[in-house]
Amino acid sequence: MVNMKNIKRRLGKEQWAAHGLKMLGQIGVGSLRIDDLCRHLKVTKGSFYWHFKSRTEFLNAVLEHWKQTATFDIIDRIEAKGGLPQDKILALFDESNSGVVDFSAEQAIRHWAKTKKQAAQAVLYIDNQRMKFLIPQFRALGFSKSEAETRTRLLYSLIISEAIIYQKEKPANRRRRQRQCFDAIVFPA
Amino acid sequence: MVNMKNIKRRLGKEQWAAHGLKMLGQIGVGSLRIDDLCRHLKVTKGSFYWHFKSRTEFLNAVLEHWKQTATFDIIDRIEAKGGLPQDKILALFDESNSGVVDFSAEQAIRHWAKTKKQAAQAVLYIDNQRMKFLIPQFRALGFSKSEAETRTRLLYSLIISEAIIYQKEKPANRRRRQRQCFDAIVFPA
DNA sequence: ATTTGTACATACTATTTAGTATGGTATAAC
DNA sequence: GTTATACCATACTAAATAGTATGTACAAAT
Repeated sequence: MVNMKNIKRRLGKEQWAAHGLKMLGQIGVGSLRIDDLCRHLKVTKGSFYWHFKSRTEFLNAVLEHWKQTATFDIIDRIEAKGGLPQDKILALFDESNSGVVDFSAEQAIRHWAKTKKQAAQAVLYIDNQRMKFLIPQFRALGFSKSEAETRTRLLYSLIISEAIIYQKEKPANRRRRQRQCFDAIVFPA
Repeated sequence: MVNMKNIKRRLGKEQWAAHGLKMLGQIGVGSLRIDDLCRHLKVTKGSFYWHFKSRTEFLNAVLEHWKQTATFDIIDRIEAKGGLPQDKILALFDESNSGVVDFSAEQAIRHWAKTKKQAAQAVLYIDNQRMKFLIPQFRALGFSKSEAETRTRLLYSLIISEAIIYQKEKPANRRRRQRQCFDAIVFPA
């Protein structure tokens, strides 16, 4: 008889990092304990220290995983899809909000950046990458260089805030409110 | 002979909470250790556990201190000063940025809110209080109810983001950029 | 001056946690 | 099937940390 429960899926660095990022968003880097991770992944520290030589090395891997999944992958998807500038802007806005990508780590990582130099550099770099993607879209919509930078900043602030300001709205209301903010930035009267 | 160094200033709950809030903004609630606090305040745990019966009780005091200093006190100052609506809005914007009040804790507390119910309630309440202050200012500027809410949200997102998005700008550039964003929200073309 | 209550120090315990040492098990190559 | 390697378990150590028990210093009131 084939016992499904005996099919143990073994872990790789990738899965460790992904799960680390997920927990990071839930509890923060200061409270991210190795034992907890192991418990969630149903393994022991023997596994952890096989893949990573220290907690610090693991956290660096988590940081890299965040850079890839929360920025590079997203931009790649949007560019591959194509469309009008406003569509791309809206797509980025949506991705940050539709649960496809875990934006809950944004908060934790930005806080982490206050004490960890590598995290600070990563955040600075990622913010620049995202804005470098947005600015040309606004320029293509006819805004001047200065105006495009200002509206990029407004939109980016909105996106970051949506991931940080706690809400008790129903999803429908939330989307409607977001859309109004989006319009005010992208299509000023 | 009078020895200045023997003049020991004894601490009260207030000072403990204030210092706790300061450290909270620097390292986060998960890493806020009692021993570290004592070291910074040049006392020992005997003092800490005199004022607070547990770490949790202390953190609650820190939360209350944040609510008072980062919202109520600010709004009181602005209302006492008076002025036009746009002046009040700008004043709030400035307070959050001029180092008078420690906004570095914003990030830490919002992250804290993800795991601690009391922190989540406090953040929700404070966000509402701040927006309740802002919305009437926009209404006084002639915006419709819906428009006022949208622009309040945009401005508030901007303020929160400024406290969270790491910057490497010179203060002069920063102020100029902020002013452009402010104008785009408050005085749409 | 004695008392009283506030504020703090010192020394301890129990628990948690990062990291290590070592042995075991699954899986693919040969 | 034997072997090599990747992956994981178990059992430990050392350090950090929340909390306690108890004694002490100082200030104000009586």
